[in-house]
Amino acid sequence: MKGRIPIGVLARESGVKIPTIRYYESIGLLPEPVRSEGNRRLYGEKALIRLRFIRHARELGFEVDSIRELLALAEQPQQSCAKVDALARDHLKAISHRIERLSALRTELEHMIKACAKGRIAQCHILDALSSPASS
Amino acid sequence: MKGRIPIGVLARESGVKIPTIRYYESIGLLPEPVRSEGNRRLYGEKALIRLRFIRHARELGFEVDSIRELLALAEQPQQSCAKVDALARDHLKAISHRIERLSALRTELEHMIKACAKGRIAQCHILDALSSPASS
DNA sequence: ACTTGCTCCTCTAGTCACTAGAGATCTTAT
DNA sequence: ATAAGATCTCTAGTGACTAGAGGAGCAAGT
Repeated sequence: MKGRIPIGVLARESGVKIPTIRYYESIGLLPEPVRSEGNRRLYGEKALIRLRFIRHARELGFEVDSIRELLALAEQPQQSCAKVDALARDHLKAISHRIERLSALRTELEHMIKACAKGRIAQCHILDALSSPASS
Repeated sequence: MKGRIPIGVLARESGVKIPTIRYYESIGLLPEPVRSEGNRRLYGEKALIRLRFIRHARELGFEVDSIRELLALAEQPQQSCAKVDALARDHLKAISHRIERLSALRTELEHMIKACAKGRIAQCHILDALSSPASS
């Protein structure tokens, strides 16, 4: 584990843009790395793992604060898993719900396309596909 | 279709906050409603349907511009079939891709929860679970 | 009619999570 | 030694809200 990775490589390897990496550092989500003689950031493998985790978690819909919590918990392996589990379950539920509604929308779009193929404009129900009351 | 719904009721029924409704109006996502004698906004059922759709679509991660297009699709007055078809196909593709990615991420979360069920965070491999390379 | 209290008005400014640009400095390759 | 490219800091802009100030409208009780 040598700590020689410059920010550009880290960005490429992690899929997180350079300014975003610096932004994550500024909000304390990523620890400040060591600097070279010429003041450049130099990262190690750990930062790469962490960044990839952050990126995936963001894509999962975790907010930065949740990610902070997960990272903190991940660094204290002696603790109980209950908190992480609860967090993960919450997001799993939300994501499943999202998939359901997206599927409904997809169905409507497929209907429209099918109708078009037959030369007529479909009665459009895409609004209905997502217009159930506010309960959420 | 009576047009007597004040903004507060609309907010409650749609699950969209009052300032957000006004914001949507300001960016042209929601049409300007009629006003009362005293300059208050008064909405009809159509606005409610539209707002609910917008809310769901936002929750699903659609950007405002995409929503604008979807709404235009829904209201396709007498557009050519080809245009509607193309738009619908574009969105269908985007939505399918989204569903795929969400499903993959759901799987990851399920793994995380399963790992957690068996013990400590040390065995959760949270970081590993979400740290695959940047394929995107 | 008056007051209390709620809703609504506009407008400005703040938030979150980035993202882009300017201008300077460092590093590497020739 | 020099040119090309990567990186530095700093400021400002973006999208999509969100909160607050200060004021006007309206419904109900006295």
